[in-house]
Amino acid sequence: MTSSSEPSGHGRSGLRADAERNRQRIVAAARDTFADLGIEAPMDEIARRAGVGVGTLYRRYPTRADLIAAAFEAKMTAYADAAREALADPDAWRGFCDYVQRICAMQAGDRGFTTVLTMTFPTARRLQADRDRAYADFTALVERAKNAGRLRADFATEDMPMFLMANAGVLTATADAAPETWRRLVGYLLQACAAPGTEPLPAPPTPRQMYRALLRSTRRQHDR
Amino acid sequence: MTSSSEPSGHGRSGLRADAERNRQRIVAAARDTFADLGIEAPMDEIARRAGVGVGTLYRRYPTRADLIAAAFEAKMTAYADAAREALADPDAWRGFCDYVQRICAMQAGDRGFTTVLTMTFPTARRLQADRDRAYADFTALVERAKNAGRLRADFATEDMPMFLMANAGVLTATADAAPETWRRLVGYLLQACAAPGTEPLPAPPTPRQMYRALLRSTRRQHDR
DNA sequence: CCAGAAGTGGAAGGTCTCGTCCACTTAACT
DNA sequence: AGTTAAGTGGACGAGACCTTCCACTTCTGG
Repeated sequence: MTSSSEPSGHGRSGLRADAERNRQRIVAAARDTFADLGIEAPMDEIARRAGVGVGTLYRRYPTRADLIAAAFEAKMTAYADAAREALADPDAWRGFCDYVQRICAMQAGDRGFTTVLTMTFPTARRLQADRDRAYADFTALVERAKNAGRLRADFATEDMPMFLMANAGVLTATADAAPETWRRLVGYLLQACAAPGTEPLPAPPTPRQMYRALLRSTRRQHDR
Repeated sequence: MTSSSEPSGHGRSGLRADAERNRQRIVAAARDTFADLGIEAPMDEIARRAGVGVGTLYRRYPTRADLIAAAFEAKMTAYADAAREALADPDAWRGFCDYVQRICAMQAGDRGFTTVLTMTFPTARRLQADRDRAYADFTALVERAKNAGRLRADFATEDMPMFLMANAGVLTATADAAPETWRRLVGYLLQACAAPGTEPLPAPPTPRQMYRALLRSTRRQHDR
């Protein structure tokens, strides 16, 4: 079956040239549409923007999660890179603060990404790999800032996803009417992170709990 | 036609006894359903839980906003009362902190209320009245805590709805897997509110902007 | 230029929710 | 008990979205 005389040879992607072109248009359209409408944007709308039929879209990306993974791959890489870059800052505290602000800013610019960052897709290996990388570097970032005596000792790694969830709430509510509000939230949060922790904080979720929270399905966002 | 001999007389509500009974069952069912599923819960589900037909539900509450107003009237009153009670605390700072925690706890217990608190319904006069009352008392609470030198001077009234939006984000994401997480967020926020403000904060939204943000419609989450 | 594999689009069937409409039931007053 | 206005329920048509399927089109290698 896999004889050497297949008429196929195609490009590296294994797709026919026109199909590969369509695939790229689909991913581009998905990026735009998710950014505008969030990751629950209608598939029809994405197909329309890409100038292809829905059938084509489904053939290439059978599930929404597949499409999301493809659409946010680049951004997730940038997300993971940000932690690495923050570690390069000689000032531990500034590195930490810049990192938090930068990630929150990434959320602010893209409705879809806002959600993707506070969510895990069991199917999307690529995204998960970047997430893991970001996690590892972030842990180092946190340790370093604590050792420098600038980050409160009881800061937990799980606080970062919590911040992102909080930021997501503010962004969802204010995106249209007061799109800069998130900056102020982040300002409060960072100041609260500064050592010394004045008061004890309620316990953070366990890593396992937070993982399960991130796994919550794509279902109708709030409620249901 | 409005002759004195109308067969009607009915109860104070102007409804026939059986109709009034049904109305109450509808409101009760709406409270439960909104708490479980959020304010976008299907009308059919509410009717089913109330044990009435959808027709009956629509006759009494023609729009979702009408039903929401009826369902959350009591809670909104409690919400407004909380500010008044916080003012009764002789300790200005403790009053402030207890208030914020209490309101956030109210959000935590009810998916629908979480949304209602960060949203305004132009149609719902009753809710708006309580919201206004809460606002006035909260303003006093803030002033008092600032004068006591315990609340940072640059705290803005608009920060409270912002906190509620942030809390809503955390609640939405963690409700199932880590339902206590919100407490930690509130812990961070309150510590950041304590005087002296270490650093300047990004500007808060203007009251007008925040008002418009609260007005965002009930529509499909991310508009369209 | 041709044959056939690869790819395409959009119609069609399914699910879900909304909100209306009206033939039927029931409470309330005499 | 009878009359009648008030009230009821749920079937129904509309609309949004999902997902599959297949007759038709297009690319590619020979």
